[in-house]
Amino acid sequence: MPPRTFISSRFATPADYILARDYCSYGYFLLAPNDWDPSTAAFRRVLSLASGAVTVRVSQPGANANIETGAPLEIYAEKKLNRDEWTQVHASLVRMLRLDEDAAVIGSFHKLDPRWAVKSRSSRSFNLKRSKSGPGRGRLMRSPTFFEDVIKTVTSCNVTWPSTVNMNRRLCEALGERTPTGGYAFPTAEKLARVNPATLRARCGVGYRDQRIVDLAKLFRTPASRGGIDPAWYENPATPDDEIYNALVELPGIGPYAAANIMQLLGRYARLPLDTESIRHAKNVLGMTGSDRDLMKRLQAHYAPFGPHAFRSYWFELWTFYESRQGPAWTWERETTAKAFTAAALKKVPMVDLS
DNA sequence: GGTAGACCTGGACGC
DNA sequence: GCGTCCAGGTCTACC
Repeated sequence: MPPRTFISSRFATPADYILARDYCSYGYFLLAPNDWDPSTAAFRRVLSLASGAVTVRVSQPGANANIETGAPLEIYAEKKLNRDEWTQVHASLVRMLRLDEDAAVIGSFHKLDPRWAVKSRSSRSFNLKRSKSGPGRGRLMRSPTFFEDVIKTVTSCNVTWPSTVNMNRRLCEALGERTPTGGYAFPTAEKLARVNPATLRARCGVGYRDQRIVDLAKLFRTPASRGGIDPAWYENPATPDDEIYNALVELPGIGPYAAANIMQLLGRYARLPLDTESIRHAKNVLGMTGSDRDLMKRLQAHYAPFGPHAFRSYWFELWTFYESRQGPAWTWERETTAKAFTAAALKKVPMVDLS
């Protein structure tokens, strides 16, 4: 029997918003404590509020594939929340779903790269007719906090995707606050800063990342005046890109790839987090040849015309390729899909024609 | 500034 | 079922 729930007032969404498409737009939607249910096109997750952890379920009744967009979200919580708590839930969802991203900025992206605008030719060529692709994709899912985005990025470095899935599940189960109905939150910086690295390694399978994760958590608990991390400085649009990048690569466990990835999670899309997947994409999809170093340079040049939207152009190409192999992302199951994204599986994919 | 090797986990493969 | 190989980005030592 499902737990008793309370419905909130509905949350408005931007006119172009489709939950199934825009929530399932980045791999983190498959990582705990995020829990997407393809059968109902809704997701559950435990949010850490000031008063404690609470499970919410988010759906978008009325949104129709390729037809109706911008329907309001319906939010259910497992317990009754007061106004302040609902405000915190709303703020978390706005960040996760990028509901506050300026439509004009997304419009400027579509002007630079019309492939992702309404009824684009490329959308059809990728056989997305059955997907909830809808008019103009541009928003990318992320975490409710900057801290979670940073730790998730560290767990995705130098590891295959199934291991990243396991690490995040075990982090939540071992160290996340538990709700009365058995859900787990993502561990807070306070919690991770107090964990012994050896314990983290043994219980969560994070390997050599143990010390780096604990050090990062401690930095999030340290005031900026004493050399700690100030999330507001990173989230501030007025902070220059170069300053953020230079600060990120100084952090433990954060190199060029992780820094560029965290920057796109901050809504700064000019830099490309290039990795071995990028090399595969360059060869299999873009038809490029040459050494890995050459391909990295050619990829940078290839996406340079998209300027401040370079990552979006790159990512939607990559994501659409994945959907061409596995079906629309909103149909993916977390556990069964994970193995489809191993390097071995993707290497078996033949050359793809993007024209 | 560039490069080689270590770091750790889990999937793939051979026996 | 077991052992071995390999993929993956960051860090450090070294040239």
